[in-house]
Amino acid sequence: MTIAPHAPGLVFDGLDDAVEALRRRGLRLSMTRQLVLEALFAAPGPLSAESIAQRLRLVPASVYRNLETLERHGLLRHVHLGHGPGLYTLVGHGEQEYICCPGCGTARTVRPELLDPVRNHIRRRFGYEVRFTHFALVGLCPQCARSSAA
Amino acid sequence: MTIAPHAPGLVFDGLDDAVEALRRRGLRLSMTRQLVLEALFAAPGPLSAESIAQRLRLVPASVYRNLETLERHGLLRHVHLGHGPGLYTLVGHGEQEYICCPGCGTARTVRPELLDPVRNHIRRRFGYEVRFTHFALVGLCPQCARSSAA
DNA sequence: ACGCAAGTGCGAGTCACTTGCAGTTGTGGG
DNA sequence: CCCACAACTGCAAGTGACTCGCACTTGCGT
Repeated sequence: MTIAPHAPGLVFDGLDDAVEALRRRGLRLSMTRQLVLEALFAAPGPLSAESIAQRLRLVPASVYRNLETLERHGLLRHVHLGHGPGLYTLVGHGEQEYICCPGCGTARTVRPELLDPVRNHIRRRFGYEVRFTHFALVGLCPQCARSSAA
Repeated sequence: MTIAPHAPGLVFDGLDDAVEALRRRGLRLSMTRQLVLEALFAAPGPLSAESIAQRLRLVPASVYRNLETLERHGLLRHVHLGHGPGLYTLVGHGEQEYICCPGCGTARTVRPELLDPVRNHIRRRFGYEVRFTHFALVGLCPQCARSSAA
């Protein structure tokens, strides 16, 4: 599992579009592949490989391999919210970035456009096109910041 | 290894100060502890537990335990630049934040004050006190951004 | 200089993948 | 429609980065 460079922005309205894109890239739509895609599409948030394997009764190896190819082809990406397994989401399906609090261990989602000013600042200052879709932002949440200041 | 909440800002000019702080907190200065601290102090950048263990001929378990206690007491912290082991540094000894490029796999350091505008924006907008000392910033560097746009 | 909790090495265990391999199955070509 | 075969699968073993249990050792307050 490597850090995927930002893939050319595929955007899917539904699973059908993803399957279309997949076919065009010469990948097969095996039964497990389809199930993995459906699980990801149906999930309310990002899923770990292990949880997908368990829920679909597949061997983890196969799920990892699927996630890897699908990510390599730009259909998925994975995020790290802290220590613990990577969590996968379809790209273009309810995109989110994340802020995690090391104090209480909670994570909140942020709509990407709300971080555009941050991205612009970093682009101007350092020339980098940053995203918080691979590593979450880490910082004390308001409550934890208050109690640690006390 | 958990994500340390931002520790009360201990600042060390040299190792002696760190040892002082350590003693005040009721921790012993065992031989291995001292060696680990010296290695970290002498290093030009953050070190992995494994590399410290190897260079000092210590068992990894002992190094991990030391790093953990030292981090829990706010003398160290660790950063993740990508996949791969956590990298440890003394806090207050040449503080840096990091930007990593997923395209070419390189990382550059950033002086923390240069990211203050970003921190201020996020504090105002979301109330979080973010740091890029646990997870690096991830984004395409100027060269990789150019070549991926082509 | 002694007692004993903190710390140590060693070995085994865990978690999150990753790889090798032999068998199975989508898919384009006939 | 069927066949060839590369893509894909399950299973099992391997790897990297820690984490833990245990018996032995050692820093340090008294």
